[in-house]
Amino acid sequence: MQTPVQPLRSGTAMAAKHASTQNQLLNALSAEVQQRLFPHLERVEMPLGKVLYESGDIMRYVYFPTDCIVSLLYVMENGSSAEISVVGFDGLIGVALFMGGESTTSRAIVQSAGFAYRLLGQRMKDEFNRHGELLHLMLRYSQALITQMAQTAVCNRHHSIEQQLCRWLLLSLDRLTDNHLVMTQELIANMLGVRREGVTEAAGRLHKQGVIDYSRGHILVTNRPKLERLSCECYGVVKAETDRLLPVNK
Amino acid sequence: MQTPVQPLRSGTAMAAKHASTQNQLLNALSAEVQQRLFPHLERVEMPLGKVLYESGDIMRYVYFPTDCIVSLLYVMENGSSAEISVVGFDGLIGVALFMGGESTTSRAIVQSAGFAYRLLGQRMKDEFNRHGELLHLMLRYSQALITQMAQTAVCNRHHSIEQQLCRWLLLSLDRLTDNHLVMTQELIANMLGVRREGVTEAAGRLHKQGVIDYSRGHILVTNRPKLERLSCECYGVVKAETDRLLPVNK
DNA sequence: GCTGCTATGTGCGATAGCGTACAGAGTTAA
DNA sequence: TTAACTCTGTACGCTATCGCACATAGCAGC
Repeated sequence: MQTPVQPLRSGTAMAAKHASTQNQLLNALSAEVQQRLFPHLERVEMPLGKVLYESGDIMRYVYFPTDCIVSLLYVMENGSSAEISVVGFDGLIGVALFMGGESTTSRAIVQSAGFAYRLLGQRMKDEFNRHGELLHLMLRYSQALITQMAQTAVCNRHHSIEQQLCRWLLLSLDRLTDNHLVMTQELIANMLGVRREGVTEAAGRLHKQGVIDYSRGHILVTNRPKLERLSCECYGVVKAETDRLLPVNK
Repeated sequence: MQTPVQPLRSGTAMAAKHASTQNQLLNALSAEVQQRLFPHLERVEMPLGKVLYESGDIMRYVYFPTDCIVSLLYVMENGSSAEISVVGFDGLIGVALFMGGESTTSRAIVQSAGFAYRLLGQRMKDEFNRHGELLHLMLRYSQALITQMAQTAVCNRHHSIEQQLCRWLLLSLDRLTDNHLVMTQELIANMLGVRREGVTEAAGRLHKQGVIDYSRGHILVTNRPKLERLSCECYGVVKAETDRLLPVNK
């Protein structure tokens, strides 16, 4: 029924903005800070499903994704879950390390495989104490993250599964170099905190409208402008605020 | 039909922990920082419904509530709204000032009248640049705020109006000196992002179960332990994490 | 006391999403 | 080729919540 999905297509305009193995936060730092920090960065593999930290875990490292996507997921007592925010090459995992809590109530789990740079939390704090530049950047990123969480709360309250699926696809797409996602409907349902069947129906409608193709764990966005029109305002709000707080200028 | 509500009853154990006209964040600062900061604090009245800042407004001041409660509210394009978090004597309004964004996508509105201390944003930044103590405290508070937002997202996704009402009442109660709220069901509905009728029905059930009394804009919690049992896990998660991040030790 | 306003109570049909069950289609392994 | 498994499609009844309409009750001002 579905059109077969071709693996890896050419990059989009947005994705082209970043060097493919780089992280935007790291890129935004001055050469001076980069020189101090980069020797301590360690490139690590991020396989699909890997849990970077569990709720309550003491964090040792912060992770700067390059081509992977990590979800912050809250898992309820009964096992149901809800995604709180998404992080890719635009951000980092582990704000609690410099916020002072050292742990959070959520789980960080790799949603799209790839690589990241990791940095010992202590190294980051050392740099904070010596110079303010890194800290200021981290704070601006934290505010972008807060905006995303707030909008997730709003979206969960007011929008349909289809709208939320559109938002979710767009947020993921922005963090990939092409318009192809490796992701089952079951996993999307876990992220959105809804039934798998609800995602199936919404995806079916999007396919009928010529917005996406998909097949067994692969989703291809074929009409992004239409996807943006079908999404609720939440995607736009998060995107605009993130761009404002963290302009990509390097 | 409802039992008449008596105004202002004696304080609860939790409320007794803080000096009645004080803010916990300000209290937690060392005498040295307090001496530098307090001369710049200005006590201001916070009438019900006052908007401290609108979405996108450049903030000039941060506000440290003493006996008032302020909601961070997101207002959608169509006018619907959803509360993102609640701030009382345990926190401050305006984290975006030191996060670097200078504005947020949400509105800050006084939900329960009282007073607050306000501080010119620049004064706070000056103190940040000179010494780290205030900054570190603000960061811990920011993490608590993030936890509350994340839990709001989860609660919006998974829990019934009645459970959310319980959570909301508990969060408000913790920020007051007694078990009496001045608040219409209409306003609560705006905060929760649901219909007023839904709140009416949930409140009616809580009354039948002997948990609250209410009448025309007044709510009295008569059985707090039961209210906590009827609430979802979200209240407990936020409370535990806030206590962990910001222990009240002064 | 009357009038008008605001807050709350209630009913009813519509709908989105849930829980469950099961069928079919594609993929992998034997 | 066959078998086992995973992913997706579909149906059905159920429930919570919505949108709307309207009734009633408490309070404020005249």
